[in-house]
Parts: sequence; C-alpha cells; structure tokens
Amino acid sequence: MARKAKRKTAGKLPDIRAVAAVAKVSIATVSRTMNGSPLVSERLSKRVWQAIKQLNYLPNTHARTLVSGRSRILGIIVENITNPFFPELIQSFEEIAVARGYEILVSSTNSDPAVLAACARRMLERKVDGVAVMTFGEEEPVLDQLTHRGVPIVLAEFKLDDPKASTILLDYSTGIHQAVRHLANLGHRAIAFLAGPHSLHSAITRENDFRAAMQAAGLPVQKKWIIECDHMLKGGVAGFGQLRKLATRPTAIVCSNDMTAIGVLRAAYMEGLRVPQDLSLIGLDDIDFAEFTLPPLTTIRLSRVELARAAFNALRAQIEDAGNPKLQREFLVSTSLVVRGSTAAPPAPA
Amino acid sequence: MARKAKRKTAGKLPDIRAVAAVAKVSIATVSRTMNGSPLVSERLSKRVWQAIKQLNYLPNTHARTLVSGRSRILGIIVENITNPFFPELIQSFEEIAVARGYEILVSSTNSDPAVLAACARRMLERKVDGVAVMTFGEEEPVLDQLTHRGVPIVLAEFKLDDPKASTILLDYSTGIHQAVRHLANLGHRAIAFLAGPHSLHSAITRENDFRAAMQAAGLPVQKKWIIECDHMLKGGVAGFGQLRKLATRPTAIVCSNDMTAIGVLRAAYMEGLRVPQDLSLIGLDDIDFAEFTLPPLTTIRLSRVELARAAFNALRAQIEDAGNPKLQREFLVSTSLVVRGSTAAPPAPA
DNA sequence: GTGAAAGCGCTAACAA
DNA sequence: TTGTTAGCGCTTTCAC
Repeated sequence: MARKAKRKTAGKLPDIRAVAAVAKVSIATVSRTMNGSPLVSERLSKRVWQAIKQLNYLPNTHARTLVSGRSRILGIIVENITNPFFPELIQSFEEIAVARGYEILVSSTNSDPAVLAACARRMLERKVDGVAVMTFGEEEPVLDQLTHRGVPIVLAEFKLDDPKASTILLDYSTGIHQAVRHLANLGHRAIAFLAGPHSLHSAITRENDFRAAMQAAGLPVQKKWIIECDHMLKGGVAGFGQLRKLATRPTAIVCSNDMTAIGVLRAAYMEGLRVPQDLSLIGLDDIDFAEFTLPPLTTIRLSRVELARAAFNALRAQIEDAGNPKLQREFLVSTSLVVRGSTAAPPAPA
Repeated sequence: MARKAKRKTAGKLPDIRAVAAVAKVSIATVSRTMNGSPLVSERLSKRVWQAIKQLNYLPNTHARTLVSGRSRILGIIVENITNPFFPELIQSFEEIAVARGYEILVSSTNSDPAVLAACARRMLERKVDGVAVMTFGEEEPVLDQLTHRGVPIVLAEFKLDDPKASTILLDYSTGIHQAVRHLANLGHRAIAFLAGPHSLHSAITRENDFRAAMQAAGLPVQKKWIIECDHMLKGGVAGFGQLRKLATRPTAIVCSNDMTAIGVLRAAYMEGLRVPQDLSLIGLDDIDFAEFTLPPLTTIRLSRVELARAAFNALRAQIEDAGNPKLQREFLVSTSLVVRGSTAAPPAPA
C-alpha cells in the first residue's frame, strides 16, 4: 500500500499523467496536444497547455525516443574542434538543427580512426537520427556501422555507395583556380603548395586541384614544392622550414588550409621575410581569424554556413523523406577567392 | 498471431532479449553482466559477452535512462564556441567525460540569456546528470531551473547559494599582478586595460584585479584607459581605436582576453605602430593562437585542461557522491604570466 | 475527437 | 548466483 501512495507524493517531477490529471483529460490527449496533432479540439488543447505551464512540465525525451524510435538528435563528427573552421561549422549546424527541433551531439576525432569508431558507437547507443561526418577522409570502414543500422549519414567529399549515405561535394577547384590565376596575374611563376595530410580525401583533392590549376595557368609544378603538412599551425611552420632549405625557392605559397598559412606567416616573420613583399601567401577556409592576421590573409573561402546547411538538409531529407526514391543525395558547396593583404607581386630577382 | 511472429523476425536491431536468448540466460543476467555486477558467474558472463559480440548488440541508452533515472550525459554551456578558448575547453572536458563513461551535450549561448534559457530547457528534457556552465556571468536566474530540478551545476567564478551548485574560482589576480609587475619592471607607467563586457562576472573580476595590481605596483589608474570591449577580435580593434583618440596615450595595454589582444595587434599594425617597440601588449587565456601571432603574444595563461578537470570533478562529486555532506563545492584554478614577444620597454619619450 | 491500453528496451526489486 | 516481473514516461494503435 505504501507502494501506491508513492505515486501521489511530491519529490517527483511532473509527468504526462500529472498534466492529464490537472487538465482533466487522458494522457493520450496530452501527448497529441504536445505533438501538435490536429485531432485535438481547441477547448482541450487550451486546458492542456495551461496545465503544462502550471506544472512547469517538461516532456522526457528518453521516453519519447524509446517508444517513437526517433531521438531528434543529430550527430556531428569533426576532425579537430581546435581548428576554428570546425567550431564555426558546428555553430551553424547547431543553429539550424535547434531551430528545426533537433539536438546535436558533437565529437572531435583528431583524425584518429579509433576515436571515430568510439564516436560512432556512442552515437548509435544514443540512437541519433543521423550523423554529419565532417572529418574529410579516412572514414569509410567505420561508417558502415552507422549505415548498416539504418542511420543516415552525410559525408564531405566522399561518396559512399549506400542508400543511407549522402555526399557534400566541395568545389575547391573554382577557388583554387582563382587563387593560382590571381598569383599568376601578379607575376608569380614559382608557386608552392603546402598540402594537408594525405589521409584526408579533402587534402588530396585540394592538392590535385592545385596541380590542375597550375597546369591550366601554364605554370610548372615542382615536386619539391608540394609538401605534406598536417593542417595545423605547427605544420605550417614546419612546411615553410622545409621550403627554406631548398636551393630554389617559390615566391608564393598556397596552403591547404588557413591554419597552415598562419603557421607560415609566423615562420616567415621569424626569418625576417616580409609577407607579401618577399613572399605571397594564400590560405583556404577563410576562418574568422584570417581577417585578423598580419597582414590579413588572402584566402579561399569555404562557407561554413553553406556547408552546415547542406549537411543538415541532406540528413533531414534522409530522415523525413525516407521513402522517397528521388531523394537528393548529392549537394554542392562552392569556394571562392577572397583577396586581402598577403599577396602581391613577387620581389624583383636579385 | 501475426503480432507475435514479429518479435522473431529480422529487421529489428538486437535487444537485450535477443542477447539473453542466444546466451541462454535471463535478461537480468545480461543487464547485470553489462553493468559489471559482481554477482554474475564467470561462466555466464562469458556466454553473455560472446552473445553480445555475436549479435553486435548495443544497449539502448534511452531505455537505460528511463528506468535508472540517470542519463550519463553532462551538459556544457559555453559563452561563445567561436572564441578558441572554448573549443579547447570543450575538448578537454569531452575527453575526461568520455573516459569516465559520460556523453556531453554542448551549447553556445553567445551571451544571449534567451539562448541560455533554451539550452537549459533542452538539457533538462534530455535529463542531463549535470551541467558545466562556462559562460562566466549573467546566468543566475535561469540556472534555478536546473538546480530546482535537482540537476547539479558548476559555475565559473560565481557562487550560487544552492547545495546543487559548485563553483570554480579563477585566480586571475596572480596572473594579472604578474603582468602588471612585468610591465612596470620594463619601465611602463601608462598602462591601459581593455575590459570584457560588464555583463560577465569574469570581466569585472579581471578589471578589478587589474586596478588592484596597478595600485600594488604604485601605478596610476587612468579612468579613460579602462575601456569596455566585447572579448572579440573586433572589440580589440574598436578599443584600440578609442585609445588612439585620447590626448595622452598608454605605452602598454593589458587585455581582458587574447581575442581582444589579437584585435589590438591588428589595429596597431594598421596604424603603423610596432608591437612591442611602440606598444606593449598582454592578453589573457593563452589560446593556442597566442603563440602564433606576430609577434607572439605575451599573455596570462588560464589552463583549459585544469578548468575542464575542475568542472568535471565538481559535477562528478555532486552526482556520484550526492549524499555526502562534506562535498567539495569550491575549486580553484590559477593563472600565470607567459612572457613572449609582445612586451618590451616603452619607447623613449619624443 | 477522445480515451484505454499495449508496449518501446531496459534496470532493479524481489523471489527462488 | 540466477530468473521473474513490475514499471520508467511516453506514443500509438484501436475502440468508442
């Protein structure tokens, strides 16, 4: 008997039954009201909302998820939350998702496949409705875990042959061609490229696009001037160091991302090299910082907002339009050159 | 009858019953095994784990949460994920939390109380076990929502008179005193302070500590040289602009955070002012970028790792040691000056 | 339109 | 040590 009494006693947070009791309706009606079912009469709906307010009731998402099978949680896995590109991406993604009634679960892998696997597993346990995999490479094997269980995913730049996987194609080519042409127009012929880690699809794509752009501009591609870095500040410093050791040196450097470029900026400064007078420099991403470096960085913009929106839309389509055979599964995000202060004509030969 | 058949059919993900069936034990034994109960014999435990592996079974956290009342999710609310200080903090917090079996839910408020309220609400709905509120101010009213429902929280720098609330005290004073003394030793007497927004406790504390440090160093505090900024890059530019308009100008600037200092660096450069020859500059936080600015930024380090650890420990104590009357509810994180290249002796008077 | 009732997958008494 | 069973709070048939 003490058992039954419990139900009535305080201490417990209000549940749907409490609301139903106050509103003098059934719990089904409360549920329907909260979920915006058109079947509920206005009279009852009003009573329900009032009871909800009065009790300060909050629905339990776990119970909801358990029965409905949908969590309204979206995962977003990024390569490295410490690279400002990603927080900016996460921010946009979160804004869009929250506005549409989704929660997000963020994970950063630091390019470690084991971490990725753990993330995927945790997201599976949390029953995410979809995952945006913004790691830009190295991910395929693990991702099967997700798609095999029917969880929609969206990848940047990599097509997975699975109906549950969508792809965001990044058109680096346009931006990189613009960058190389910009440099060529300024008079540069000796242009280096500090690439990202080859474990990333995106890094390889960017590098290939650079080669293509050089060719298109009729410029020679020097093998020694294409150096694999790590997309981090330190990598830029190291890459620049390697370049300096060479007998013949480039007059301009295109970097696979802004962090690398900022590292170069720092390294060049330490060596007494002036940017852009002695060396022209172009980044990629256009993170917020790019505008605040010394000099402000000329860079190839990759819009986080566009990317986030594409990722969300891809997922939403998969989730809410599941049956549709004509589902859009490919999205395109473009890039374009932003000219600031880190590029100029090459120094006159000595 | 069709109903019953369903249970056996494929399509469904394996649940605890499936595991029990394969292992030929009861579901209770499966549950106990997964949760590491010492009651399970090794013989059965082995069978269970094998079945789990065989079926590729993943427990449903929502079901778990629903019945146990604990979600093993920790919320972390930051002021602005776009300020690199916070991703670095989140990264540490996540690492610690995941290692201890917790998931994290991240939210960024952009200092908007309405957003904070929405975050708190969503976290309540997701039944988080605790929340680290790393917004550094403006938060009290909303936070009651959390504590009233028995959710432990930990605040930076602000004591809430609630048994469920813990506090992390940040000892800015030490670092700021070191900074001012460092400047004074170099010969500076005219030192400005670019403060953070007064809506933040931390900003006010930092400002007060600056005043105290100036006094302690026997230096005059000029009202006009204390300017409220916004802790963002742009704010630093603006604050520097205001300083430049003054008839008498400082020879050194201490900033309430690194972002502000980096903004100043940029603005000074645009005006042809050299740092540190013409102007000395000190930041606060020591974000990863600080080492890579031109010149490298002298700054007051606030360890994200320490802060994250303190936040996690505070929460864990509240959650897992709930009953304990001798719970530690105050934690201290220290700061200290890191001298790099943005400080030097003041220019000789003209 | 509304309500009654059957679970969603799991944990935690309690019984054996 | 192991199994049985009653819910956790909600959505969703299915009746009415």
